[in-house]
Amino acid sequence: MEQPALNTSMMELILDNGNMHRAWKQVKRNGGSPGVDGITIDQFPQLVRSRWPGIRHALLHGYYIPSPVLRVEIPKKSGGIRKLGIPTVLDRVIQQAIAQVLNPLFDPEFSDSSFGFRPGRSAHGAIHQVHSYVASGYRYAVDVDLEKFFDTVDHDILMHHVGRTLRDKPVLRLIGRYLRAGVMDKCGGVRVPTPIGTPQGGPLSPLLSNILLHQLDTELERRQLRFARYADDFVILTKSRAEGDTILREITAFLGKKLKLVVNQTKSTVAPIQKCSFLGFTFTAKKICWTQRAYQEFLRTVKQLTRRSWGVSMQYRLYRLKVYIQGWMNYYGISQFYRPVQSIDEWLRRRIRMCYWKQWRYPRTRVRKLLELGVPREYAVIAGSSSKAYWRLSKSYATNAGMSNAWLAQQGLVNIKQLWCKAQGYS
DNA sequence: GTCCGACTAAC
RNA sequence: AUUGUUAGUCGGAC
Ligand SMILES: Nc1ncnc2c1ncn2[C@H]1C[C@H](O)[C@@H](COP(=O)(O)OP(=O)(O)OP(=O)(O)O)O1
Ligand SMILES: [Mg+2]
Repeated sequence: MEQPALNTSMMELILDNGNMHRAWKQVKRNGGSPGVDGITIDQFPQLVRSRWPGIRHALLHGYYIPSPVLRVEIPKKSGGIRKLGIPTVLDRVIQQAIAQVLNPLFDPEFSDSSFGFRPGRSAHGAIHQVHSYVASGYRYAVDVDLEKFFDTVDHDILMHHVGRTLRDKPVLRLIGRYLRAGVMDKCGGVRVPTPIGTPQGGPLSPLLSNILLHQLDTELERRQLRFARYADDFVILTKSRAEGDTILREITAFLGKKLKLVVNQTKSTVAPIQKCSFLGFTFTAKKICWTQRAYQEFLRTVKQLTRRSWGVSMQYRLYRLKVYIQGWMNYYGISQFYRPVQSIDEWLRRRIRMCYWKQWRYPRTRVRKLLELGVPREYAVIAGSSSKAYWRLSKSYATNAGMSNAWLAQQGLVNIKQLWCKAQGYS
């Protein structure tokens, strides 16, 4: 069949060998688990090679039917459960290929105040924008979160807005089929239809969610409001509580009526910025601060990593502790406020010492255990002799793991009381 | 700048 | 077991 020379279809761009290869690389590097067909990433290249020409033909001629997504429930960080919808490895590759073509098409249209799921944009960007509004005198925050966001996306409304900039009918039809692919339980084995929602786990879902909530962004911009949005979580800055209350009421109505989305009444608030919590941070008039909640979670996992009953070597334990602190600080390090209650540095050192305390109390058996774990003999012996010697041991391990005083300082984990005094204007 | 791996965070 | 997008840090091959 001869195509008109000048315009190649969108579907051909998606199925382009280079694009498909890039999509497969991405799915492979994610290392995710299989969907309903049970085909793993390792098995996929072999199994798909013979079937690919047929699948490609089906996609080009509009008769490809995606597999339903696998329902897996995982705990949310905030408590409660998250219902994932895991597509087949094949469908993840195809959706990824679609997303790679559609992202550059839609992204330029999106709002400057939209920060979630977008290339070149981050949670930090959203935080800095909110902070700049706070600094310029907006002291009240309307914090809104949507209920079961991905699961409640209305197909018709979404497809209408997708179709306004994507004109290609075959691709639109394929996206529609992905939305209606249905879900299957692992044990049940029966397909349940999905008349609403986009799967939490589909590579295309984040982009689709942004296309839908772009309608919200334009409404907020039309009203000339100061806001930042990250996925379904957004903050609108106002100068008074009353103003915030009416905005929350009107935006709730807008979302319900125009987009058929429900705002989470319990999670959504209007409060002075010190009480608001957005992407793990809160704000004072001058500073960005990590939330109490995020900080407590940090302490909890450090406790976990330094608990005595963990059958791994000290090196590995400290390595894990180091990378965790490094990663955590990487995100939360933009906080300009350090919690005053306790020196994290001192506390950390105490936790590290705890790892060895028990070993010191039972020298004979522990020394042997230490040797088994690959600890050099001289250190193992020192560990069994005295608490003072033990200190040398833990210090040496800590420095071997890269957690020197200088490193801790670099992480912002020393002189915390001093910094706090500065923050309060006492020094 | 591309690609690979480990980890952290937000949703 | 746990999917996806995005950002970041570290290490490696060009
Ligand atoms: N781990 C994840 N994997 C895939 N998608 C996710 C993940 N976390 C969040 N999302 C997507 C799907 C969610 O609908 C959307 C908003 O997240 P979130 O507000 O935490 O949950 P939710 O809106 O589905 O339920 P809730 O009613 O508790 O707010 O972001
Ligand atoms: Mg939500």
